[in-house]
Parts: sequence; structure tokens; C-alpha cells
Amino acid sequence: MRKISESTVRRLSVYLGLLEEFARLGKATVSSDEMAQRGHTTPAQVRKDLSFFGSFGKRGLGYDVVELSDRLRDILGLGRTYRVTVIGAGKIGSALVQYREFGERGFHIVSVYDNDEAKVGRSWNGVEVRDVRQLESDLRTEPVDIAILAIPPHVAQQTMDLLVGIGVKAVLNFAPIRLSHPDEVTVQNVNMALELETLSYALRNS
Amino acid sequence: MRKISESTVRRLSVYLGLLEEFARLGKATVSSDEMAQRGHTTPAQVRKDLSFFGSFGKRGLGYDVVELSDRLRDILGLGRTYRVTVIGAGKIGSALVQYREFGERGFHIVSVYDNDEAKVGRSWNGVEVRDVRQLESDLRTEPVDIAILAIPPHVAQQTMDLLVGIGVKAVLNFAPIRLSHPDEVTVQNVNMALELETLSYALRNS
DNA sequence: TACTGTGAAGAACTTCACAGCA
DNA sequence: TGCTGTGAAGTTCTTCACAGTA
Repeated sequence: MRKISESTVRRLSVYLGLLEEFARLGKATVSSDEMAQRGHTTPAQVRKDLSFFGSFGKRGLGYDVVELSDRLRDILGLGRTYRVTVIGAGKIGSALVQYREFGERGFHIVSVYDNDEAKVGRSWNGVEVRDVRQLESDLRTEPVDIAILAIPPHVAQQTMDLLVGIGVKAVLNFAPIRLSHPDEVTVQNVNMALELETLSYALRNS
Repeated sequence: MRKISESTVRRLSVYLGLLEEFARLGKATVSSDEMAQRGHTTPAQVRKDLSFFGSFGKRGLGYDVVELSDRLRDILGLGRTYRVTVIGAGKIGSALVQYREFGERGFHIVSVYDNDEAKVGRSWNGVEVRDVRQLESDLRTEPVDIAILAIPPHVAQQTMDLLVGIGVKAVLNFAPIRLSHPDEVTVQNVNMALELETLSYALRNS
């Protein structure tokens, strides 16, 4: 398939959220115009994004809400559940373990790791915190689909390398550092300080 | 000044981080090539990004680490401190209040608000949790530069509207919903479920 | 008729390539 | 000589505009 841009994928995810809301409101059908307004984009963008994957609408009518939701879930790979591990039992790790939206979307946090003996063994939201030294052997016997890094920057790269060695193919990184990784591993970064800095830039130049 | 793209601003922020590391290592001078390697971009991109703001380098030599850091801090508006409020004293709010990088960058969290009586009055990392009903009068007497929304999606828009009314010009939104807002208000979104969904897409299509 | 699907045009962003300067 | 600064070329992303159809 033609390479799809990351912005398109992100918008698809937004569209799915909108469609689920339309479904809750009992709407059966929706136009690209309505989706664009609620999703802060343009109707042409909505149609173009969808057109990369097929023709899901009916001319003159719009899109069937349920059908398009199903197709988007399929495209995004959300028709299954994912096993997720959180590495780092600090404040951010803690917030993630309890983050509702993850479970609702099929992302199940199956383990949490930390190097702090004081935390190891405690139960967090039903998930036991394990010693990070067990990480490698654990993941080899019970693989996960996605690892979330919620650890300090100075240990992030070595942990990334470990995960790559184990064969993890998707990582969500909260450490404020760009990680080196092979092409076949997908990494998404969340850098909160960087978000504040773009706000700072906007405030200064407005 | 010519409109600068958001991707450029984000990279400037990354460059600044790199420069601070180079400074710690005692490096006096750095080339666009070195920055590109460490920042996972290209030398031409580095030079082009910087060129929008002036000529900071010396041909044949590179950039002075300290001087360029100073210029970037200035460009990004980081030569001052910012007053920040966190709205929502849940797990995410809690993580943010203790997030070191914010303070290091000059973003000072001066207050936390919640609507849960049980939380109001408690002290968090030296910041007292206040009743959200005080938010409006508090911010009118003691304005903040940035508000961080760490609240459930169904109350996010009304809170956004309140903030706009009070005159807040920059918002970092953690609620998984696109907020409507006037153009003069800058909003950055952090949507963690959406990040996992882009990983899901990548896993499915690899 | 009302809306989709899509080539083609346009805009934005990135990379190239080289003149110019320390 | 070595690396910057920058127009120009190339690429990617967005918007336009309209033919096509339920």
C-alpha cells in the first residue's frame, strides 16, 4: 500500500473518536462536512484521508456511522487487544496505569517495572510492580506488543536497546530525549516540556 | 516576522536541549552536522531552521554553543519564567506537578484546582489544591500565563471557555478531545491514547 | 439533489547545491 | 579549507473543483 503520512493516521484516529460520539448520539449517517467541523479540519481533508483506504461513503448521503467506525478500527488495527508494559513506576507511570482510555481502546497494561526496591512487589491498580532486572526474561516468555517508557532520560537509551534486543516493535517514550532505534521499531514520543516550550514561543510572538 | 512552522519551533526546542548537553560536555563550538546527528535530522534542516531567525554561525567553524543557546532561549521566549496552573488533581495532574523538567525550564506551577472536596486543601509538592469554583476570581487577581487541563473530556470545553473568558492565552490540553477556541489562544494537545493508536497502526501495517 | 471520490493545482516543508566568508 | 546561509529544486501535504452517482 502507498505510504500513509503520520498526520493522516492521526486524523483517522480523531475521526474514529468523533464517529463513536456520533454513534452515542444515535446518528446513523454523517457527512465529511460534519466530521470536518467537529474534527477541526476540512471536508476535503476528511475525504482524501479516507480515500487512501477505499470508498466508504455513499454519494449524496454521506458515511454510515457504524460501518465507517468498523472500517477505521480495522485500518488502525484496533480490532484486537494489545499487551502493554509500562517501564518506570514513577508519577507518570502511575498515571498511565490508571488511565481509563487505554483499556477502553484495547490497550491492556499487563506489567509495570521499576528499579526501586521499595516499589517492587507493590500492586498498582491490580498490576504488580516488578523488578526491572526481570524485564528481559519476562518479555521473552510473555511478549508484549508495546512498551511505554516512563523513566529518566539517562537510562532511556539503554532500556530502548534492551527492548529492541528482546524484539519489541513499538515504543511510546515519555523521556525527554530522542532515542536511536532500528527502522523496524516504531517510536512515538511524548515530550511535555517541549509542548510548553511551543506555548512559550507562541506567547512571545503574539 | 514570517510565519514559522510548528515543526521548526519544535526542532528549535530540540536543538536547545542538545546544546545544553554539549555545554555540559564542555564543547565550545558545534556544527550543523553534529546537531543534526544528535537531533535525528539533517544539517540542511538545522541551518534552514536557524536561518529564519538570523545568522548565528561562523563559516568554516560552526556555532558557538553558549551563544546559540542564548539566542534560542530568547527566540523561544525562555528568557523568563511562566506562571502555570494545573486544572485537575487526578493522576495526570499529580504527575505534572512533580515533573522536574517544568521547573528547570522556568515553568512554575503556582496552583492546582479540582472539584473534588476531598482533594481541596491538600498540599501537593508544596502547592495547595484549591476549589475549582475559586478559579475565576483567583486568576483575575493573580493571572497565569499557561493553563494545563488534566480533566475529563466532558468538562474540558466548558473549562476552556472559562479560561478564554478570563484571558488565558495558552493552554496545554491532556483531555482526549479537540477544544474550540479563538485564534488568539494557543492550544497544544497531548493525547496519549492517540499515540498508542498510531503505534497500533504501525504494528498492523508492518 | 447532495454529497462523495479524486485528479490537478497550490501551499508548505525539506533537501540540494553552491556561493561566500571566517 | 570547512562550514554556514540561502535561493532553487524537489517532495509531501492540503485544498480546489468538478465529474460521478446513490
